[in-house]
Amino acid sequence: MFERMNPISTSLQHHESVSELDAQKPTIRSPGRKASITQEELFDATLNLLRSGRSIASLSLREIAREAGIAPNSFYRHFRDIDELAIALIGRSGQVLRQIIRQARLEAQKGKSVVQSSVDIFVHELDTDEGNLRLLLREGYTGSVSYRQAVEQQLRDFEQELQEDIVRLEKHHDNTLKYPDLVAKAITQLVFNMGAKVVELPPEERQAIADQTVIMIRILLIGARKV
Amino acid sequence: MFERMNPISTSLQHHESVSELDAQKPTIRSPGRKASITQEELFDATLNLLRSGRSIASLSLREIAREAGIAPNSFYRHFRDIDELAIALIGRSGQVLRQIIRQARLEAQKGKSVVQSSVDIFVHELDTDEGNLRLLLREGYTGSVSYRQAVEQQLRDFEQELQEDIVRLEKHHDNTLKYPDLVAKAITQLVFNMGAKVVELPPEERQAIADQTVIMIRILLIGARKV
DNA sequence: CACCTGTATATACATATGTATATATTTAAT
DNA sequence: ATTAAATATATACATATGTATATACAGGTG
Repeated sequence: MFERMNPISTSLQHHESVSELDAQKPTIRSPGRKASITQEELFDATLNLLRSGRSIASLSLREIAREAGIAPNSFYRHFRDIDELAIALIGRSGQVLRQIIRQARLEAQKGKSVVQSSVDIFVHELDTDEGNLRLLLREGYTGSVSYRQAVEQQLRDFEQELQEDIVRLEKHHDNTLKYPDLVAKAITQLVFNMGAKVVELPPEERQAIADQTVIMIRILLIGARKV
Repeated sequence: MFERMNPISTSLQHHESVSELDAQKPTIRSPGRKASITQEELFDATLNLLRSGRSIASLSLREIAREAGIAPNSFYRHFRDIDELAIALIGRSGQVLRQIIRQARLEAQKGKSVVQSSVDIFVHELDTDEGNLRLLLREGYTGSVSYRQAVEQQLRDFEQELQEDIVRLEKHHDNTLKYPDLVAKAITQLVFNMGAKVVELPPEERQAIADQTVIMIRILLIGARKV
């Protein structure tokens, strides 16, 4: 009845069972009619609502259903809970963001430094972001225990990829870096914090914040070489 | 009726009109009876509810009143809104935290470095923290526009004090530090992120995270000297 | 075709919420 | 003690919510 806010969720942690961005399963259910609404549409509706600056905890099932254009009860055909939807959505958002960063790395080798261009692309992608970053940031601090665990998992994945990247790059320039794990962790925190600030800002003010973050990261890297 | 989630609040930014921690004004109202419930009790009730991991957006007026042991309507004698309460609370929390850090600096000069002992005390204070840090962290990313502005103001104040500290310390050791503003900003972000993680953790796991943060800060400082 | 089955909707109910209004209670000044 | 003001509560209402139950719909199978 009113248990939406209960941190102890029943939804059991099926995090990342899908193999990264295959996402929407073909929805094979032999008999019966094809669902006229898909999980993806529910995701979109939810992200839509979150875009105006609200947290998942403040969304109601009826509201999401309304936004998605379905009857409240239809929600249950897809998720047991808002909690269940939220956790699935967090997983999806993490995948999307890592995909963005991978793209950033690929496009990095033209003029600008890797750091510079990664941050730039990250910021640029926020324009087209449907709220994924916001979701990760918000629910990492706000949500129920299970939300937070889900977000932490995504951040760990992000850190992991970043660390491998840093180590490879430094080796390539014949530098050695102490505490690569901590450096990756710190950079992740700084970048996500920046992202959080930047999504709420008008595009013309974004670059300034991004540049600040680039400098912070540079300072970190220099420090980690000399420490 | 249902407008709690509307980001555009009417409450108009009276941030920090009080002179830092004088807080409970003597409540001078000539005739009539003394309030049998104080704002402070409403603050406490709210922090109590937030302690279990929820965001302000998920609290209802009736819930806060229930927790405080008053009738729902009595709430209005103290605040127009939950928004108004929240913003006042955010201001108070910022003050409390800066107070903690000042205390930390005073007790710093025994053995351990300033960084080390500041972080340690910060972490230690989280035990007795009534949810102030959590509030600042959560609502900095979650809340309405006005919450976020209120939180940002608190973080700016924090950064400011930190920057002055850093500059003074470095001068004292005959170092020069570039980008002191960015360093202060980065440290603030790292420390608050750590705080957020640590409050949700059992005390025995806290020290490890705190130590990591100390190293991150050291790396930053070293980098900022050499950059 | 009819039939079954999975899905979407409609209706309904108990319970929650914000708040308007009326009433009671407490205190300070007279 | 009387009074008046400030505060607290009680009651009530319109509206929100989650969800149980019943019903209508669509599309593949026989």
